[in-house]
Amino acid sequence: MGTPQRSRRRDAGRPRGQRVTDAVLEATLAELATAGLAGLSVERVARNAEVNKTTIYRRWPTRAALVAAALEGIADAVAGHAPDTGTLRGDLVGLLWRVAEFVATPGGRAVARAALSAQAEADVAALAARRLEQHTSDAMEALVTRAEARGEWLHGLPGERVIHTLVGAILHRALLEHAPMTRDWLEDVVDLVLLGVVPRTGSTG
Amino acid sequence: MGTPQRSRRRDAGRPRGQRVTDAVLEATLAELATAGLAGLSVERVARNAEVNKTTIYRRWPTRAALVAAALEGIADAVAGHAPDTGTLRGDLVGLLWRVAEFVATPGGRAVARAALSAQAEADVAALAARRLEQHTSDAMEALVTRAEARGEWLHGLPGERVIHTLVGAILHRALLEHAPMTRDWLEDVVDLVLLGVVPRTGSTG
Amino acid sequence: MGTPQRSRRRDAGRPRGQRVTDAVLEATLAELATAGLAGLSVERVARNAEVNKTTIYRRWPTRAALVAAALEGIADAVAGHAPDTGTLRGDLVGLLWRVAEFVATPGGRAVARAALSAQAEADVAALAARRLEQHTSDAMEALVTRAEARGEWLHGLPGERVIHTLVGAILHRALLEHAPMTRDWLEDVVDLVLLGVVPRTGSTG
Amino acid sequence: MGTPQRSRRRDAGRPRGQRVTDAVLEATLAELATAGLAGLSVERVARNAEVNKTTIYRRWPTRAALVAAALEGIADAVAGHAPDTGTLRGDLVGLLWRVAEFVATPGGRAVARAALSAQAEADVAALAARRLEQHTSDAMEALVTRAEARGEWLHGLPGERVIHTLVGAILHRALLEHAPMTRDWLEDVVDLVLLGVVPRTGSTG
DNA sequence: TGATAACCGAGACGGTACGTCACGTCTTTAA
DNA sequence: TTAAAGACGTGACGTACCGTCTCGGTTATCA
Repeated sequence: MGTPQRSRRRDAGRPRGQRVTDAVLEATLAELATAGLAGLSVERVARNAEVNKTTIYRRWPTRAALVAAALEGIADAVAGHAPDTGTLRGDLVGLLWRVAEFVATPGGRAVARAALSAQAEADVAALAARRLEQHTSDAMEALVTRAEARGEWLHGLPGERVIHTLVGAILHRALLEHAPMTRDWLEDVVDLVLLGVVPRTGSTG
Repeated sequence: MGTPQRSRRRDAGRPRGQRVTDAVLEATLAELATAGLAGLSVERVARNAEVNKTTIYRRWPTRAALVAAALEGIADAVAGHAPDTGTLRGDLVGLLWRVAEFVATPGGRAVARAALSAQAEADVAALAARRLEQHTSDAMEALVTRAEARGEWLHGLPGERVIHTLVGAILHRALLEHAPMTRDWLEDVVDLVLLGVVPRTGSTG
Repeated sequence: MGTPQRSRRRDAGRPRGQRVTDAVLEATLAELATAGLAGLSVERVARNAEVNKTTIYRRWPTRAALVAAALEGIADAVAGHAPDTGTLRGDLVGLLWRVAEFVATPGGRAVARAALSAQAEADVAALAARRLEQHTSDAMEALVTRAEARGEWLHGLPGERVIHTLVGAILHRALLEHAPMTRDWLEDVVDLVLLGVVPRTGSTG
Repeated sequence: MGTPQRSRRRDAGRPRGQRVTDAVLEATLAELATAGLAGLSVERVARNAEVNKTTIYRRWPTRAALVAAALEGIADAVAGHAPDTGTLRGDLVGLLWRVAEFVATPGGRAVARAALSAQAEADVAALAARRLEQHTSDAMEALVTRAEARGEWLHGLPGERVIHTLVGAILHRALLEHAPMTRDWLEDVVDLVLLGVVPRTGSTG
């Protein structure tokens, strides 16, 4: 009783303002879309967010942390479980369309680029990208199970390989070809991977 | 006329040393592999090449030009026409294996990243990447023609779509999964795209 | 009157703790001796005193106020009336020795420096220094009266001029020469000012 | 012959502009007079001199170096040998008047303050002050020799002690009393030290 | 025995300045 | 003309204090 508690209360002190968080993360996303991951300057973010540079450093100690936080919310946009459409094709298109749409937005492109240029493991925005990857994998698992039950899935074929190939195709289109992301294109690619290049002798003429 | 000519001779003055070119481009590649495209500092390149900063700027006015020049030679490594193996599968694996091997090298990874993170069109190393793309497309054309003749190619299927999908898969593996680039994996992916996900009822058991 | 008084009670509420005052002023003195007046950081004082920065600002609104408070006590050390030794020389040495000793301590040096570098009138520790000055002047007055009675004081010579000259000599030694402050040195200087540079023809050979 | 010289030529490269030197040192002096040694901000100096902060740091690596350079020229103002006036009194007044005038100027005050608050030996502007001290000592030596020849100098009395005492008096007046520096006052102090406090029995009645 | 009021610790926040690094341009000497 | 060397303006880096501002919890005194 005589000794004062002196315990570090977590909730002590002036609480962090929401305004700062919002303004900074928004400005960060804008910067990412404009100047890219490289070329993102904390100083400029601070200016645009009308927030002090020191304040940013207080909350997000490294540039990586800042970018990760900014992409956090964005990445959640893709989440949300893919519905069962009754066919493998429908399921795949449904799942991938979200990804495709996401990558087509400036923010999404930023995430993708950040992830792809991430130098070291677990760096920068790779975390946000990894979360996206995780979600996609989960959705894929259910999808494969259903497809196998319907006999639409080649026995032993890993779902990962399929989804990685398709996501790769999307990235190629978005970041290399700079071509528009249409539903038609996506369905064509899905068809390609589902049915293959080599003609099916028994089925189509 | 007693006065000397004073014509603008192109070859007048001290000639550009080869030593400088070599040292600079080598140092640039080293930097690319070490620090990545972002994080490449001309100042450091100059120091490592034991060449003056100003000299670099004289020859390659922008960072993009420097990087492009450094990657120039590298990209040619992938070139060289793909031989006719007699099967579509063999042709495709042969063509893609070069790409896969290339992307697996530090220099190749640098090209890939540079291309993917290229902000504006025709920037940075996108040029080098585009050349790679061009070469691949040419090779692909011949390949498709042969395959069609053998009935191995689905009528009307664009070769581009196939190659883009497969290159996308390679990039995904190299830059996102950080997984090793094995021949086995490549063949599996080629098989996937050739035969498709959905089992062939009539043919294989 | 049914309504309660609602008078502002001055003495209500939790009283200011002595612990804080002591710890802060002590830490301030330590800082002054270590880092000097410039270079004194409230933040560091707070850390060393294990007291919150805000608490310091609440009590001493400006840095000047803090320093002044810290030096308050110290300056009193010099006070205490100088005894009558029977000779002008003895009186002067007695009076100045306190000053000399004081200036030789870290705290005293801090006061002196603070006073000398005081930018504006009545700033920083100038107050503390002024108090010291005041005390010295008072002591001097009595001393001069006694000396005049004994015929030891040149008629019309202001005591101030003498004491200022001697204190100046002390400061010069302490702050510029960084030489040790010995009793012998002090007596020599007093002798100098008492007897002068020019030899006395009639008296000593 | 085959190996290039690669010697570091001192004179190579763009020479340092005079404009920068002048503007910076002038602005530094202004800052010193305004804000004092503490409170001198390189950033502000750069702004006022319309010169870049980095440029300042390139030339004067530390704040101390900058201040020292700025005071360099100023300190020379006091230099110049003191003429032989024929009397000890005249010589002393002549020598000290320069010092007094110097300390009375804003720049001189800055030097004095800087020297007095110099924390460590050989720091900041202590160098400039030391040069001043050196000059004064030299001048003093000649003065004492002459005075001794005329029988005006107490045998065995160190010139240093006299000059330090008188300079101490000047500093006291300039920095503590904030009193004006008049010729009359200076002569009175010199008289005090020359003739002493104790009346001369033989001479005055 | 509560209400009331001040004290105090904790931390957020907008500022200013720090000293360093790299940028790309410019100016000068030597080869 | 090329090359080496370096000056210079510019912009950003990440850190340290400044002084002000909310908070929440404590500790006295007074009704």
